[in-house]
Amino acid sequence: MSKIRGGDIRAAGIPDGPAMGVALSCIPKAVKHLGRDVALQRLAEIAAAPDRSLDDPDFAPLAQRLVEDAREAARRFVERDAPAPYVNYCGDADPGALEQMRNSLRLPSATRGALMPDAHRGYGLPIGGVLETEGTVIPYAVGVDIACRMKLSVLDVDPDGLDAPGTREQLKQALLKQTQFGTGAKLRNRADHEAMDDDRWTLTPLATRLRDRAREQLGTSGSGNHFVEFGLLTLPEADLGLEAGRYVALLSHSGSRGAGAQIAGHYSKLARELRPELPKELSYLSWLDLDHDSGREYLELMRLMGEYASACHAVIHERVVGHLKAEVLAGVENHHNYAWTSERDGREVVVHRKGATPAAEGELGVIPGSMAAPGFVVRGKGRPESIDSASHGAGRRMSRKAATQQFNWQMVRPVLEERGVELLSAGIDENPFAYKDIEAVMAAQTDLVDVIGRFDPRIVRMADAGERPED
DNA sequence: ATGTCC
Repeated sequence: MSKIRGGDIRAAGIPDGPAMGVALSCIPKAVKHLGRDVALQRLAEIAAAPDRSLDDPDFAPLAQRLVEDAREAARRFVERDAPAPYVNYCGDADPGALEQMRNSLRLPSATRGALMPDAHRGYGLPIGGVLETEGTVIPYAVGVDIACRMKLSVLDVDPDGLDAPGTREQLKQALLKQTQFGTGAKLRNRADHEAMDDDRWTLTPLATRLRDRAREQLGTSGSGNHFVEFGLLTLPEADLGLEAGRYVALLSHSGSRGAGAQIAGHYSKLARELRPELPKELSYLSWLDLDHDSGREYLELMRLMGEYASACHAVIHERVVGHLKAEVLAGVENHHNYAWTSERDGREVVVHRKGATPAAEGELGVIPGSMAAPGFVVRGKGRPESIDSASHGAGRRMSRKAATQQFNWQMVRPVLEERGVELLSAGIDENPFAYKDIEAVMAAQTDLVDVIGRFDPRIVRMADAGERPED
């Protein structure tokens, strides 16, 4: 009796690829159990109708694999007759951002989209892009910094202290001593947080590997447009459980650090590998199916990164506020790079917001301006056309490269002085001229959010990019 | 965004 070889399995109708490996691993036991000829006959039956053999004592793993592969193949990209609809809230959107938004709506699983007023070009979906899909999640529609988010804490510090040398020095020292910036930043004296005990850190080998570095980076801010700053919060009317008035507030902007970047990179690469047939302009919009391990894993790890990024902000605020021995009177926080899931008519709906603030009716959020322009505390109006969303900031007016070429600190310093902003450190590519006019962006979204407070930055720390504001 | 290609 000759052995069953790859050629026999292929002849039985099992395609080359992962299913072949699964078949080979089932063969020895099956031959022992059924004999060579019957085993081969069963292989042919399973290849023809795998869904009837999902509980087969010998070939269940193969049958399951074939069913999954068939489902996967059925979902291959097919150009649809017309793209899904979207609403554009960005009057001055660059052509690149519009093209990316339109491309995302060509995906088979896309149901609708919205482009926020601060939109600009990104990878895959534009920054400021909102995309709703059914049954899929798109790593590049969440973004590279998974769960990048805002956190505002209102403090019981006298607002006049922002202009009093003594208090001002204390605030400055709190930022200098209790925050850490830079791509590889680790906290000097390590923090801990219950987010580090989450079971999902062992969900995959990748997550398991990332846990230690994530622990070291807990409570750090990273680089780019991330910041920790003190400013003056003005509430024209009582809200957030506070009286109308002026307050000192701490505002931070950062995400899930190296861990999130690795997870984003891993799953966007995997998604692209799974969709080799996509036209190249859609490659960075490759999706993962939610009824496959890949999509489920990505969602779980994205949510873990949400908890982790939230924990980073919590540690930052705890340390800075603790340094001042101050009390937190109120707070607002929100993700702006994230995918939110819900159920609709029995189908799993995913709203991706990539640089967009969730703005369901009554939902609070923070929309920052720039180091020298105000940010706003907002309450969502829940406009369906915007998919319950708003902008996540002013949006870049120019690329980092262009900003570095066009500006130096001599040009920027007068604006900082005029606005009463003390900048501890930052890269010149983050200067206020590199951003759109936040007032214009807010004016473009009066339908989407109510402004309940204004935050004027006064002491700002960002990642040092080598050059200094004094230079 | 990230020690910036596992």
